[in-house]
Amino acid sequence: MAKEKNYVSEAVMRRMPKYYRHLTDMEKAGIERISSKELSKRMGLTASQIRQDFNCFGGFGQQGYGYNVSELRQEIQKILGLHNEYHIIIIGAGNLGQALANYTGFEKDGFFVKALFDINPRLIGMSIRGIPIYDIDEMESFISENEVHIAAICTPKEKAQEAAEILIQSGVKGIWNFAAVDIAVPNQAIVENVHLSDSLYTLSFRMSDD
Amino acid sequence: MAKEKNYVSEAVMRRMPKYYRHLTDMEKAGIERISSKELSKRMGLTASQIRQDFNCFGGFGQQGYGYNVSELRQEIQKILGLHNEYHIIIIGAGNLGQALANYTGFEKDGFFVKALFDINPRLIGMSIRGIPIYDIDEMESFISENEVHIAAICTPKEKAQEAAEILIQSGVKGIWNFAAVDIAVPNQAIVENVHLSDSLYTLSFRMSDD
DNA sequence: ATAAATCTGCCATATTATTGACATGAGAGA
DNA sequence: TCTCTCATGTCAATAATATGGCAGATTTAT
Repeated sequence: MAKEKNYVSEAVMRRMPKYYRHLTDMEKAGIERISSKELSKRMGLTASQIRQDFNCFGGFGQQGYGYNVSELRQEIQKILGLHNEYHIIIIGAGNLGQALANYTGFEKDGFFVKALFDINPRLIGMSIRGIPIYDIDEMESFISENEVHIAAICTPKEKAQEAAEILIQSGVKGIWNFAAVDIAVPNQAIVENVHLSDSLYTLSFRMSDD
Repeated sequence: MAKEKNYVSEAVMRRMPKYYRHLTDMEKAGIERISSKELSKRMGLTASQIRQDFNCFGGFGQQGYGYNVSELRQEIQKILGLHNEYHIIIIGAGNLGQALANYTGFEKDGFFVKALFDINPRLIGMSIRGIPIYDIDEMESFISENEVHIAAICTPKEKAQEAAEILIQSGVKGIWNFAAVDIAVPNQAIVENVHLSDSLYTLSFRMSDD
């Protein structure tokens, strides 16, 4: 039923995770069906937009009925690629790196942290939830010997670009960047930035904006 | 020179922190002036867009010269409200809450963490970098006795909405939400979401999208 | 069984954002 | 001083995104 995925606009893509999140919650709450109108109230979007968003991937709904929650959730799960299993390594075992490694919430969606890497000799050899912290020098060989899909960069910003280059050269396709810099990468790789400072600045802006 | 700030589009607002970040880096690197063209190369935007963005706030540049880096940085700093000092409390002293408390990088922009709150008796009474962890029951009285501008919600998602309501009722204006839910708040309050799962899903989507 | 109400998928329209073009003014060099 | 070059601010054109409306399919009520 679903059309071949060709082009999906940036705007639509950014909303898909949100749909997935809400649908997962609804399914857990035992809700079986939902109309675009109800969903729009719940999510603060227009019903029209929701219908159009889903239509990028082919129609999942039924006239007069609406959408089946768990079916729709499954479709979006597939669209997001969450039916796959991803292996993650974390570069930088500082505050943030450790917090990510400790967090188990992503495992239900198939994301598993396999190792951390750091330069600090006091951290190397330790482990978090059984996940080992290795010397950063071992990163390349680890990647070549283990399947690594995603690397989370949690280094100071000065080291982030260099780390990314090594990672991509070693064959890692996805970079989840937490360092406060915009990383430049070749086309085959994909960077998703989480700029905490940007979001804090935005908050500040909106708080002072009136 | 700068026009009165009236309406700034979402899109422009989201780019401002990025400008600030790059300008700060440039200033630190000793760069004195920059043209929109050069900046566009550096940031991956078009020169036209950059000029138009800055013009939302009044012209900061000079024909034939370009923009003075440190002057422009200062203007954007003011626009973002980063000339103020903000007091932050963190709700939930788990992995992420602790990581935020340990991170000192926001202090240079005037953001100071004053306290953490948790329900876990093993954490209550401890401190992080000298920042105390209190019982969540003391949150309201703490807010009334201390000036608190921003609360970072780092609780499990089930508790996030409730926490937000208490916070806003107590007079906190800004919510920096790290829980994986969309928090509903009255108009006077401002919520900035950091949905790590959304960003990871987006990465997954783009990695499987070809 | 039939009528009324519901709700999707799609298309046409409206709104918003980005890009391109250019007149004008400042700086640099001779 | 004069001319050439550079680069802004602004406006118009284009592109992207969101909204509104409706035909037709499906469910629900009678």
